[in-house]
Amino acid sequence: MAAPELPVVLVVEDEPAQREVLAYNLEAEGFRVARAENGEEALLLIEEETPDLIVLDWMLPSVSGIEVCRQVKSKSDTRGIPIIMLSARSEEVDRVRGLETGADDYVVKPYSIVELMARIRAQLRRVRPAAVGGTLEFGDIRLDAESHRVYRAGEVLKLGPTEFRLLATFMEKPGRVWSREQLLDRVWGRDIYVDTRTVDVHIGRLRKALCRHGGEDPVRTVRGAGYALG
Amino acid sequence: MAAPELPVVLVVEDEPAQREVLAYNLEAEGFRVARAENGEEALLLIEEETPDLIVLDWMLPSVSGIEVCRQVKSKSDTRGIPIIMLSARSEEVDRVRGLETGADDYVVKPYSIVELMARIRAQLRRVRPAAVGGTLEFGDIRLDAESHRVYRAGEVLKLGPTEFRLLATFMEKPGRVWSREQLLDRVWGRDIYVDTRTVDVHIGRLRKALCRHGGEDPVRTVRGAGYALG
DNA sequence: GCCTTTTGCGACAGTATTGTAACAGCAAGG
DNA sequence: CCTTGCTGTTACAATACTGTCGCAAAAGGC
Repeated sequence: MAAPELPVVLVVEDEPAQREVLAYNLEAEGFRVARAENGEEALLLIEEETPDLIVLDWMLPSVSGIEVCRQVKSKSDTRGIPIIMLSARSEEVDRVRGLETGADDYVVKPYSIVELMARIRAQLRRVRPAAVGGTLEFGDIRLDAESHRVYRAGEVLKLGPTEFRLLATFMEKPGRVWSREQLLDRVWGRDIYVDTRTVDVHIGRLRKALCRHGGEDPVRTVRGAGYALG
Repeated sequence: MAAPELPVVLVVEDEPAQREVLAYNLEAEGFRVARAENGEEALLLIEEETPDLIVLDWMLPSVSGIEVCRQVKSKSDTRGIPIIMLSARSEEVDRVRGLETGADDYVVKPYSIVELMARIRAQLRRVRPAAVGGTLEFGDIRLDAESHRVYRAGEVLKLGPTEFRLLATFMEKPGRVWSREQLLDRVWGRDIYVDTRTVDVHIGRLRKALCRHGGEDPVRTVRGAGYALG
């Protein structure tokens, strides 16, 4: 089964070798990696992929890292994306200025890959807790990825594995409408053949589980389109 | 019912393997794909299907990509269709010349499929924002494609699937007058047979839904021509 | 004003979509 | 072997949505 929505890390680095090493390590850690080799490409991918985190080289051809950072942090829909800046030691003079442009962390080259990965996880924990083993919340529902438990208004809910993944998918992006096909992809797996109506049945089971101890039904049916949370 | 509002992407590429890989990915993303293997076929399909976007190989037998591009961009009814040019590195005359012929973007082979998809979405966002999960605004009406919700002055409106697509179509080009036939094509689907008067009924329903909580009727009837927003 | 064409819209029956209970298969663990 | 818990499918009921019709109302044409 394809893991439910891996966090996406955008690596912006013009030096191919460094870019690939970093990408390799990130993928090994279970992240999805988007690559850009200059600022222009980066800005495009940021809009398109809305990565969960950006690793951004300071020095870039054409549009510089600083400029990318400034633009990301000035738009309301991307402001929340953590940025980790990379810079060569010789550019260290500008360290202070780097943080001033809004980068969330700052790592000096040559960096220890382990340390960088740690910082990446630290930033991601803030934004995508489920992806790194944390908890997701929506209204009075709390989903703890590590212990595989779901609470509603204090009570522990009993969910089957499928219902759990279904709910986790919804809670990653509250409000977003998922088609039955998309849910089959994410929750069941990319190349499994199951009837789309099966989704309906599991939605029903999830609803029952969520409301067993009272409370509104938080799952919304969008006729002709699919389902969403909230 | 197959969602008729899916954006159509025309892939013009003579090399079957490349064409199919691209088509596969596009379909996986939820686009409808039209295929052409030479310029002649392309021009025919463009007229017939009026795709929302064209991915166009530079080198093609008989009628070249450049020529197709020129023709598309010189006719007023197709000028708006974004074109993304593909070319092998060996043909890399240069990016500038690619864009000079009127292409909206230019990608060099071998390309990253992810990046190409990103660029495709970026272009589509300009032309069909609702189809790629954006949000549209007109006056005090806001339509969010991702959550499939429509708000007016803060209130959430309840629309049926057809009303939703109708409104999305209007909001993609506020002010544009759509004939009943065009609306049937776009909202209902190309080869559906329904009476044109059905459009009137749905317009009525959309109006009622939009005004339920007060406010002016934003839909304008253009006698003898069709309907428009604003 | 009067006639023609076009549009608005309530009503209704038909159709498509969704909710859900029931059932059978299956794997894990006694 | 039997439980137990979960899953996918099916069938049927409950709904929501759709398309068509018919007539009233409005908009032009002259």
